[in-house]
Amino acid sequence: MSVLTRNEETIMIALCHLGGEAHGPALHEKMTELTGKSLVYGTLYNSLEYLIRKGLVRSRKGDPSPERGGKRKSIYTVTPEGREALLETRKLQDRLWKGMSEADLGSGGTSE
Amino acid sequence: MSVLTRNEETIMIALCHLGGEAHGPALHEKMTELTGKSLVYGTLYNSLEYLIRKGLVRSRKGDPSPERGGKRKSIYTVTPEGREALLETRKLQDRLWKGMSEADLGSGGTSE
DNA sequence: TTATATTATCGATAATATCGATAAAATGAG
DNA sequence: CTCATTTTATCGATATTATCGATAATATAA
Repeated sequence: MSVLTRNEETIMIALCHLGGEAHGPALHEKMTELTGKSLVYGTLYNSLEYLIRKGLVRSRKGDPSPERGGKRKSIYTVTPEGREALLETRKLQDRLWKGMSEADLGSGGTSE
Repeated sequence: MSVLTRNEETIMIALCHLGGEAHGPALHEKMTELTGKSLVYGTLYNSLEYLIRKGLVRSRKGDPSPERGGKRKSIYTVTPEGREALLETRKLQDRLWKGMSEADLGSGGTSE
């Protein structure tokens, strides 16, 4: 299995926070909420493509919004492989940061 | 400031673990130890170039190994900006993973 | 001098990320 | 029905990062 890139990680986690599945705009909103930064849509859908190609996300067609109009939704779902990749990513992060103390980051850095 | 990519993160943390500075081979060894995966040298030096360009790492010339022979070392050092970027990366990770439970990763991970 | 160990760099290519623009479908207004 | 508008998704070009394999540079030992 493989470790996720930062972007992939963000997308996958946002999806998990949304119960494991969502369509583009909902995902976009959640990501913005989590990161404080609004991603361009093209980027998001592009990245989703990579994730699908790797089997970490699956997409299926859903119904359109009942409210106004709009194209049929694509619903993106985290696959078991996706969860596994997230877990592996988490493990790497833990290993990396283990033993990193304030002191390691403190000398010179923090002047907020 | 900016959030680091996964690779940048790994390099920077390895450098920190080495006391904030090291030359290529030492860094390479530490990264291998941390990640369990041996990176090709070209990749490492290439990534270091990106980091230097962004001001997160500085390089200076050191002395050659006293043991056998070898080219003069380049010593790579984490800059204050580098530490700040690491801190920011850490903060993002914390925000992302906050609230992610075993359940979020567990349902379907092993059984399905 | 030459051989060899150590370290660093180059050059090509693949994979990801980013942006701006545009297309596709669904509904409501007229 | 036809069209304008809203919502959603996709395209195409480019920049940035990552990866690999090969090669260069430099120091010491033989």
